[in-house]
Amino acid sequence: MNNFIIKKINKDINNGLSIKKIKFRFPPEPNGYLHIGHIKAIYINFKLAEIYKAKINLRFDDTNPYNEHINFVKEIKNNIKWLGFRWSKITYTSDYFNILYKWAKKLIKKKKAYIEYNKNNKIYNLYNIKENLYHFKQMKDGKYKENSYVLRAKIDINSPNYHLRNPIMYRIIKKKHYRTKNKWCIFPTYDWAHGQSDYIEKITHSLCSIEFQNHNKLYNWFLKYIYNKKYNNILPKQIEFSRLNIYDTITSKRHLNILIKKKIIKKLDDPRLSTISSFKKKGYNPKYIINFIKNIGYSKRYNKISINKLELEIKKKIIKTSPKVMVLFNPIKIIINNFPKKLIEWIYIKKNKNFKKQIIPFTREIYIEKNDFKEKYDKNFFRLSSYNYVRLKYSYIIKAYKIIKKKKKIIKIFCNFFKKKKKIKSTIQWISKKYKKKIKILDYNYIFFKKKKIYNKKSIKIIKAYIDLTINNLKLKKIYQFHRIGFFYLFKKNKFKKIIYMKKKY
RNA sequence: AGACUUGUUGUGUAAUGGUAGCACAUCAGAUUUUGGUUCUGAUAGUUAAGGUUCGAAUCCUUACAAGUCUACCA
Repeated sequence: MNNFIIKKINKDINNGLSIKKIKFRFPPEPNGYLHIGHIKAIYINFKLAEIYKAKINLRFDDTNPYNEHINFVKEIKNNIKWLGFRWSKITYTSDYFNILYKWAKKLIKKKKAYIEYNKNNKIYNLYNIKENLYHFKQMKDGKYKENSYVLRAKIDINSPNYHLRNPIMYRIIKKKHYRTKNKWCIFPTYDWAHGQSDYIEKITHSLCSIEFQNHNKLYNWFLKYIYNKKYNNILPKQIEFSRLNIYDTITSKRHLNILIKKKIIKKLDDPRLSTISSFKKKGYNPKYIINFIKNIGYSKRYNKISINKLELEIKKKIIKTSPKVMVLFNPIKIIINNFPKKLIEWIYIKKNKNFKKQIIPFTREIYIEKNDFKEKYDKNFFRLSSYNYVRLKYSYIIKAYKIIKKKKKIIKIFCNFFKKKKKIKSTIQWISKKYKKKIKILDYNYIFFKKKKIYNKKSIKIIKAYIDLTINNLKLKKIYQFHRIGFFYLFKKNKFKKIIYMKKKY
């Protein structure tokens, strides 16, 4: 790994920062599920901790009781473990409410913070230290209503950077916090809490995504006034990297929550989403996701990536490990005329990944996939027709000679089989008529918003399909390769979830 | 509109001021009982203009483009 973040850290080391003091943190707010964008942040933080043999805190940034919940804390912990990362310590911003309150009073005394209040829709500021301290205490003690009083930092009301225009440090929220319960009714804002929490935890490099770059000056401004050499002599640095954007995929908690609110999806582990929980449920291996993140790298440039890249990554790996079975989505009947009527020929398949005892029956009447037959001559079509020889997987070569139609629809095709024939361009899957079994496949696409915030409605469907007799030997929670179709995860008896289709359609 | 940040083949990402490389995609060929996989090869790039320098993707200036912010969210 080589990127601008490592260079910055190495530069700090060259300038005298002890390697032993380097420390990182990953700070999600427990207000939703982590998605693929978060994996980018998780990977860089945990990987850097590994490289520098540094500590890394998992910090729950819980400064707004409105959307936060203990269940999200649990899910986030599970997600990070599932990805294969281990934190040094779990911390909560809410554990620092006391010290943040103390530091806020310090800022008031330094005339760097003041109370703003709203009376009869007019806004007033207080500049007297004693008055400020008094009202700040009243705010804390629950004497005022929400939206009536706030504590602001006194920086520069005319700054061209909006974040420096006397930003809010505390607001009143009269809602039960999942950890501090009703103890606090004033809550620090992100800007006031974040850098200070980094300083408390002795974080040296605070990595975040690019949208916080405008906060960088404010981050440093606060630290300047709370800095205490005896408490901690190293100031943390905020480093921003570009966020991950993926075509036709939702990568923002806000949009995910809209889907829940509008009842478009029921849960945040819906297979159409790119949350870590959905990846887990779909049978993805976390290694492949990490590999994808590794490959896209880190920079400050705006980037937009195709989700295809993740899927190709997965395909190349699982093709080596997933056993093959034959499945038909749209079967069409084939009668092999020169094959004995009552004969059942049992085919033993010896080598098929980790599959044991794979035996399939071949009979006179079989089914193949509808798209694998073409009535008219086409020089670019290599599968079954009256003009082509085609091989049935694990079995004989066949060629069509008669097509039976009913109301212009093909209902069956008569073929002859051949035992030996040289160059065959294509091999197709099939299932014996008497031995086909029904399965259901959950097929889906990533859900995304089109223009005007309309989502793609046809993002999920159930396909009824047929599988050969090997279904009896399949193991739950494993990925199988449907011959020439794609890769599917067996999540319940006779029920599969799509992982990825073979790419080319022909 | 302003402030901040960023501009490297189609996409993503490298290159102490010193040979512009890598991965994926695309195209071609080989292998193949999956039109898949694998293997080999090819195509293609420093946003523009000026400056500093023996030498600039890298430093400076200007223009242009993109992204972020302008919440009592994080």
